[in-house]
Amino acid sequence: MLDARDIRPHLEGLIEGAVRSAIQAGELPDVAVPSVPIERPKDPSHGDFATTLPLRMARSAMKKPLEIAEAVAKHLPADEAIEAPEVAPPGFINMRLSDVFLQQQIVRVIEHGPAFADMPLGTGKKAQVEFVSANPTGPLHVGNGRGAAIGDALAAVLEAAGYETEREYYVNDAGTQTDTFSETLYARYQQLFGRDVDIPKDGYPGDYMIELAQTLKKDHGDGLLRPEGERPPENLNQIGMDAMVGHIRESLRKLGVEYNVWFSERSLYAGEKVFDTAMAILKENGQLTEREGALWFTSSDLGESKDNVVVRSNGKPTYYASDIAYHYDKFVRRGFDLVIDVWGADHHGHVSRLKTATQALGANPEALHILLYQLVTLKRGGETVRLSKRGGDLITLDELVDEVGPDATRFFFLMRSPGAQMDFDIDLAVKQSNENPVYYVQYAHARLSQILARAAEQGIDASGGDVSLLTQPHELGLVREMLRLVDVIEQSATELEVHQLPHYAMALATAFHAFNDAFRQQSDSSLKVITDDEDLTRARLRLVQAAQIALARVLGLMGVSAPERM
RNA sequence: GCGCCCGUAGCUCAGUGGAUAGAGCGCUACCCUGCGGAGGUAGAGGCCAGUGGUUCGAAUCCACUCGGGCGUACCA
Repeated sequence: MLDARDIRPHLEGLIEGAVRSAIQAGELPDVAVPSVPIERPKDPSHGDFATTLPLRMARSAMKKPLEIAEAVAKHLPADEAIEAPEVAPPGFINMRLSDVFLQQQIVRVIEHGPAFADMPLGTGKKAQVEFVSANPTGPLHVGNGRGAAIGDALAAVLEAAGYETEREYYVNDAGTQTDTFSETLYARYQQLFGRDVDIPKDGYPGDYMIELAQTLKKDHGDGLLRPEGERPPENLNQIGMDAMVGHIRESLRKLGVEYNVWFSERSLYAGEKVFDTAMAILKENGQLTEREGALWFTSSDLGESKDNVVVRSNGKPTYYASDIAYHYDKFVRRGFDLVIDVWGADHHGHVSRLKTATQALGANPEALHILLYQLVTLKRGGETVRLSKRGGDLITLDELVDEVGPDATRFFFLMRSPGAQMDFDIDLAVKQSNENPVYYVQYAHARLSQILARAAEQGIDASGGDVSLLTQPHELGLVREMLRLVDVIEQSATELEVHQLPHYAMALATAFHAFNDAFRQQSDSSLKVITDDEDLTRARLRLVQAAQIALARVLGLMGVSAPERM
């Protein structure tokens, strides 16, 4: 029996074959057959799949779409996976999965386990998702949480699509802001010893810097103090930065996000000096020029609106230059086939020139995907709060996760497409936490688990259950929804759009609730999953097993927990 | 000024050029007291910001207008 993930190519083949048969039979003119579009009709009465091929062929075939549809449908061979096709005006061919096929898929899902809907799209390819990468000059804010949820889910989806995937955090520990950070930290540290010093004008005013200074005092006493007016000790920067990175790492861990690599910007300038290598390539290609005391990348030659400075007149490289070297490292040194940078929309001015630089380095710019998510607006008490790292009124990711919980935080962030600005109403999220969609989905998983637990208590072994006994609409409807995960993974991975996951999870949970409630609606208790009818019980238990696998899988892809009880 | 993102139900948002535009929350009326009620069914609620194109067909593509956000550094 056909596997669910092969159904689309299977249908394409059937239809293409039918078109050719119709042509051979002289019922259609001999024209080129376009690739077969397979759609999922919105209205279930139109079946599980549909093709609009007749509509697209109408012009070249010089025939009415409906006539083409009828000719094609007539030549579709009988197939065990689908029922006889139906033709609908103005020229659709609708196809419905057969009960036998759906029943068999239950067995398939159980056999394959969580990987049942995985797709071999990226087999043998290496992908990297770099996300959050906030400057380690302060705690993560709410917007970073959106990037974390998106990046982590995207990495999971790519893994499901067969890519060997790494999650990476780029630590900006080398720029100007780093110096400002340590100057601020040293000022706060000195203040703890009674010195009358101010933090720098462009410094970081947040209380967390005072706390960080206190930690330093606790760990090092006055060991980091220098005579008044002198520069701070060399290692202060590293100590402070390490502490901040540790803090960020902990915040992300609290959200359930773990990275494979924490990549230091500084490392680009040490050891093998990747930075020098990357710049040498640009220089060889004649794309560097000196002007006004600075070194410029002549990106306007490559279609950019202007040239960009890579090394300032003070000799320090720009952030842009680091990023060029960083992407050289990603593509050339580490050989990723697919590189995804997840950035906040405030970085979008940087997108085009980074792609240009990537191309100039000899890497394939098509392999670089920069996923921008629009900024998060925070609402508290009906008031809109702008997110700003330097502003006093920032709300940290930690605070949000503490209030809302990691599961709801992730689910909520994932529901919105990255391109949409979103309001995060904290009051609402807290107040209605019991009504948050995430609980609806998790509750479905808990119910599934409890049914299986109950069956286990009663010693029922479902392994031999006869799935052909499952013929009711709610039973097969649940199977249909389970199988749709194949589409969701494929599309999420190819379009890099993970916001489909929570929407799908809700639809799957709804299908299960409908299935479960269909039985309790009836006073006849023999219609539950576990009944006196041993055969039917075992068959339904298999369906429950499969549904649990599917639901746990989509929750797992989102990084949301799948509780067995709540 | 120029560039990018976005305008869809009261609110928050989905919607690969296809059939009667959907979900959650909120609202109304029912069902169910369960293998777990954090459940089910039904209903009200829409000039898909506007105008003009392309197409057999547009919420979707193109142009312009209006409204919101962001960017346009020898910051990151």
